[in-house]
Order: sequence, then structure tokens, then C-alpha cells
Amino acid sequence: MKRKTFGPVTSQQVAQIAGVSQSAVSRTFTPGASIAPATREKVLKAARELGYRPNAIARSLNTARSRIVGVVMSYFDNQFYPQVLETLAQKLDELNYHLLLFVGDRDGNVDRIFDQIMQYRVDGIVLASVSLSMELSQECVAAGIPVVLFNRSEESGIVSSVNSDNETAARQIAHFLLAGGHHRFAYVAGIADSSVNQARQKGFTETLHRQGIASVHVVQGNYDAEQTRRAASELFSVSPTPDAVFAANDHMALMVMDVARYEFGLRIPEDVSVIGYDDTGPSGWPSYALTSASQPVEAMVQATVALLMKQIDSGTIEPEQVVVPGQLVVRHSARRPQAGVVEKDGVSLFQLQEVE
Amino acid sequence: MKRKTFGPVTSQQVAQIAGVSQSAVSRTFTPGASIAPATREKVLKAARELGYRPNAIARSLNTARSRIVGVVMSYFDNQFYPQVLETLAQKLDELNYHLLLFVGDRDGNVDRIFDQIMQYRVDGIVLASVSLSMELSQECVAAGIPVVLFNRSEESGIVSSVNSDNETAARQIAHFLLAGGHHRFAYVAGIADSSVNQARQKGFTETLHRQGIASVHVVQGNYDAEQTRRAASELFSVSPTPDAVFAANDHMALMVMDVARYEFGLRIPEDVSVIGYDDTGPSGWPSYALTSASQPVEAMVQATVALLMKQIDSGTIEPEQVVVPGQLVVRHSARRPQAGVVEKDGVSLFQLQEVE
DNA sequence: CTGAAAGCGCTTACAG
DNA sequence: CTGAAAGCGCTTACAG
Repeated sequence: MKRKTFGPVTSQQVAQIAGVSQSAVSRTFTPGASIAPATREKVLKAARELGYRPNAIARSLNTARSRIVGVVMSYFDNQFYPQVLETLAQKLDELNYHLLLFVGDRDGNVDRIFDQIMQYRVDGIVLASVSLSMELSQECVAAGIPVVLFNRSEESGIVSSVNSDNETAARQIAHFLLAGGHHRFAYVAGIADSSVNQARQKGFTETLHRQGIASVHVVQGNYDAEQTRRAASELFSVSPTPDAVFAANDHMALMVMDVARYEFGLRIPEDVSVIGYDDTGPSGWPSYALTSASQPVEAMVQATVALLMKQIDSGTIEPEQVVVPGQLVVRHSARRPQAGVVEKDGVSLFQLQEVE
Repeated sequence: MKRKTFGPVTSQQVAQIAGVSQSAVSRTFTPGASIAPATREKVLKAARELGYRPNAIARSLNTARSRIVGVVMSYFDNQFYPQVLETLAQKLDELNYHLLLFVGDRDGNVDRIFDQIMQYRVDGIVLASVSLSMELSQECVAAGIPVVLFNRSEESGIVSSVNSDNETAARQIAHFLLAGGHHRFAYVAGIADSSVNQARQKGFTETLHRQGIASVHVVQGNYDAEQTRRAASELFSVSPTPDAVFAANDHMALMVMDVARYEFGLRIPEDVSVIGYDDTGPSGWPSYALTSASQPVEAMVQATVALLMKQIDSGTIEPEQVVVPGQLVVRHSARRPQAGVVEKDGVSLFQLQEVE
């Protein structure tokens, strides 16, 4: 019915040249399949001549395994995410899986993307910077597709997630600032209903309240550079001006530092201390030297991939919430407390002896 | 032979429920196929009930179009690339194409990656931060797979590429620095045999030589943070110290600025001017305010996608070398010349009246 | 170890 | 406009 055009080489063609059956060709390229060394050699030789590569698409159709993982990500200007993406691609590659990338609109228009992902019959999905609606989660479970939320979680607990210990870290930051002798606190929030923002805000403000701080000035940065600029301006415009600012992520914290220094002429940390969350590359740059709660990318990605593989291999989906511990990396953007900062492998960390 | 497990819903199942043939289901989901509205409705209803989505993998097998573009990228810590990736994913998505991401080893071990890419029968390939060997290029042409090199090129001209006008921009930078009254020039090189490095180095040094500058201190940053740190240290350690440094990209330029300021206590631009290339996000941050040659990501990606689509649609591969013009964005990391800097849409640009 | 053949889930001439 | 059927390039029981 159709005519064979001069497309890529097929196993059929290789078989012909090698003088074996098409099955033999297939077996040659299927690890563990039973094939005589001699046959194998003939096939490999012919394959080399023709430049044959097995068609992964066709393979997927039989095996019902695409070896593709769909990844939805946004906020590419926040270094944390590209770093995650790079690591994810590498770790998947090691397992011979591949990564189909989708960029999430910030509007959270997941449904359309989700539809696209599903069409490719991915073996698993990683959602970073976007959350999944209840409905879609259900559908994944029904379809038997593992999903893991990366750096976000869902209350229902119906879908797996990997996070750092946001609330604990935020509490630690509160104690760090308290111990550093600060008095007027501010919090630059991320998108209000994002799970990480909630956990960080909760840990921070609750701890402060418990320690007798009556109020925390909360402004919305929404993980967005421009909004953060405005939020920071507001922060430093109304008096009393804060002497300690915790931004829900580094991306916003760096912006806060720039606004403080270059628009308000404030010295950091003499006039105001700034702390972030993520410990991304730029935070370590001397111009910023941002004190920040680390999110161990390597460990978090490792956990993500492990979760995915476990579910793919077992064929069953048992949601798990993984929490990877992080550390408060102390640099120079915040006044240091007298005690509690320890040196470890060349970096300074804050060790909290929390007595709750 | 095989038993149907409870996987995703198939068109067959939808057909059964809708009481139509499987062909009808297929047509319903094939834009432009001839299908009666009434039939279509029945199918859509059944599809909705079952949560049916056409299997893109199976579709690819017939159409010999995967609607997948393979992208090889590295240097994720250089903001330029994530930005490119994000834009690329979005533009492809608009055309209903998808992006399979591969992370290139810095060793340039393209072959293995290439093999993987080919197995998925991608409709096109974008190589950013990695170049293709002659051999592989041939193989792509033979297989009829469009390839475009992004931000790099190949002498042979056998494969398409998209670049900014590296040499012109570098010449402009030389003139800018000359006009700014600098005398001792240095160049922080990227990987020596990368095409963009060569073009930038050539444009810069040749222009300087032609204007009577006897020597330019060239050090190797190799696009790598740590190597750049060392290179910068060397630069500022041997006297006479340069008063003008052009780094082959922003990523290195930022590092040079940090080393100059925080390790050598130099003031920028009073003691030394620094210029970069890419005009990425961090360059605009007040802490750096890096003067930099812009690479218009949007336009470059647009050109890349256009090239790809043209070749995919036509089925023929005619290599094209696209050069997108950029501009020298003037900020505060380099002394400004008396004349030539103009204000445009809120940014300062250097307009060269080159008299060659 | 090997080949013939069924089947994966679609698309698309073909004949109505 | 519609359905039956061939075919896309593989994998994998099955029977030797």
C-alpha cells in the first residue's frame, strides 16, 4: 500500500544483507536475547555497513515502554531549575532513559501539557515548578504512570514528591537571624499557594512568633524578578525598615540584595541581612555571598529518579513523600550569630541546637 | 499472542464504545481527515469517557514523523543556554513539536548521544554547545535528518548553523575599548577550537593590532568557572595589569569581575574595564552591570526553528548559515567612550561608525 | 539458537 | 463519509 521511501535503515534490510531472519537482527540488538555469536557478528557487520540503528519508536510499541520520562519545568531564569534539569537528564541517561522537556506556562496551564505528555506514552513524569490537579493525578494513577512532584507537594498525598525539609530549614533561618541579633523581620514570599512557599513561610514566621516577634512584614515576590523588585522596594520604603529579610528562594534574595544596595544604598549585612533558599550558583559568587538554605540537587534528583524507577519496574504506584535534608550555608549576606556556625569541608554551616 | 493488559486506552476500544470503526476514531483525531460531524461527536464522547489519547508513538510509526526534535546542550550554569532551551521548547511546542533533551559531556562525546538521538527517529536535531563530527554530519544528511548548529558553526558548511555576528561584535568591542582610552588589553578565551571563540578572538585582536596595539594578553577560561578564576588571577598578577578585559562570554566575564574586585581589590571600571558576550540575565543585575554583546535569543531560536521546519517540510537539506545581528549593550563595567553611545528603548548601545 | 508469524496502535490508500 | 485491510518497524511466544 505504501511505498518504501529512502528513510532510515530497517532491521529487514539488515537481515537481507546479513542473510538471516529479521528476528535474528532484533535479537542482536536486544540485550539478553538468545543469539549465536556467529549470527550476531554477521548481523553487526551488516548493520555497521548500512548504518542501522534500531527504531526506538517501533520498539516502544511492542514493549509498551517508551523509556522516555516527561519533565515539566519553568522558571529557567532561576538557576536552580536548569541545574536540576541537567542532573536529571544525566541520571536518566545513565539508566538509558530519555527526557522529553515541557516548559510550563507560569499560569500553570498544566492540562494542555499533560495531554501532550500522555500522548507520548512516557514511562514517568516529573513535575517541577508546576503542580498537578487532583484530576490529572487520578488519571495518571489510573493509567499506571508514575509521577513525582519535584520541589513541591500536594496535600492529598496521592502523588509522590521530593522536597528538601522546607519547614525545618525555615525555622533554622529564623533561629539564625534571631541569634544574630536581628529585630525587624521580613519575608519575601513566593507564589502564595505553592507548597514550598507555604512551608517556608510557616516555619519562619511561626518560629519568630514563638520567640516573641510580634510581626513579620510579608511581601509577595511570587518567584518573579520584576515583582520581587517592587516588593523589595516596598520593604525598604516603609519604616521601620527590616534588618533581616528571608526570601523564599535565592532568585528573589539576589534581587532583594541588589535593590537594597543599589536603590537604597544599604549595606549588607551591616544595615540589613538577607537570606535565601536553594543555594544556587550565583549565591556563591563573591558579589552576593548569599547565606542560603541548600537544596541538594544531586540527592533530590537521585531520589526522584529512584522513585520513578521503582514504580516503573514494579508496575505499581505507591506514593512516597521523600524529604531530603539540607543545610544552612553561611556566607556574608547576613550577620552571623556568636555561636553555632561551624566549618565543614570549606563551607560554613549553621548547626542548630533547637530546644523546642 | 500477547494478552491485552490494562494499559492506556486504544482507538480500538473507543471505536467499540462509539459503535464505529477504528478508522473513524483515527480520523477524528487527524486534523483535516474526512469525517462526518455526527460520527466525530460519537467518537469524542466515547473518547472522553474512556480518557482516550491517541498514541503518538504508534502514529509516528506510520507517518515516519516523530514530531520530536533532539537537542544537545551543556553549560547549564551559563544562563544563556537555559534561556535558549526554554525558548526553544516553547517555539517547538507552538508548532506541536517536542523536545528530547540530551546533555553533552564537556568532553564532546557526541557519538554516544548521537546514537541515542537517532534511535528515536527525531525529525531534527539542534546542537548547542557541541559540534558534530564530519562523519556524523554526513550520516545525518544521508538519513535526511536536518541538523542545525546553534551558537557554533563548522567550516565545511555542510551543516546549517545559527550564530550572532561574532566577529563584527568583537571588533565593535575593540573599538569601544579603544575609544574609551584603554591601553593594555586582555582576552579571556573560551575553548580554543570552538568556532565562536575563534571568531570573537579574531575580531578583537585583529582590530586591536590594526589600531596599533602590539599585544593582547590571552588567557584560557575555556567557558569554565574554575579555569576562568585561575585565568583571571593570572591576568591581574602579572604586571602590567590590563585595563581592559574582553571575556568570550558573560559567564566568564562575571567571574573576571569578581576576581578583580574581591581578590585584587580593583575597581570596575576605574581600574579595569570588563566586557562580556551574550547579554544574559545576570549581566543586567546591578551588582555586575556588565557591558556585553547581545545574542538575541528570541531571534536566534526563531531562526533555528525556521531552518529546521523548512528542511523537515521540504524533505531536502540545504545547509544555510544564518547570522543574527546583535548589539553592544553598554552598562557600567567598562569606561564609556566620549561618543558613540546612544540611548534606545531604555538601554544604552554602542553604535560603531567603523571606517575600514 | 533460529525463523515464521502474530501483534503493538496507529494511518491511509482503496472501494464503496 | 465510511470500513476493511495493509502496513509502519519492531518484539516475542511458538515450534522446531
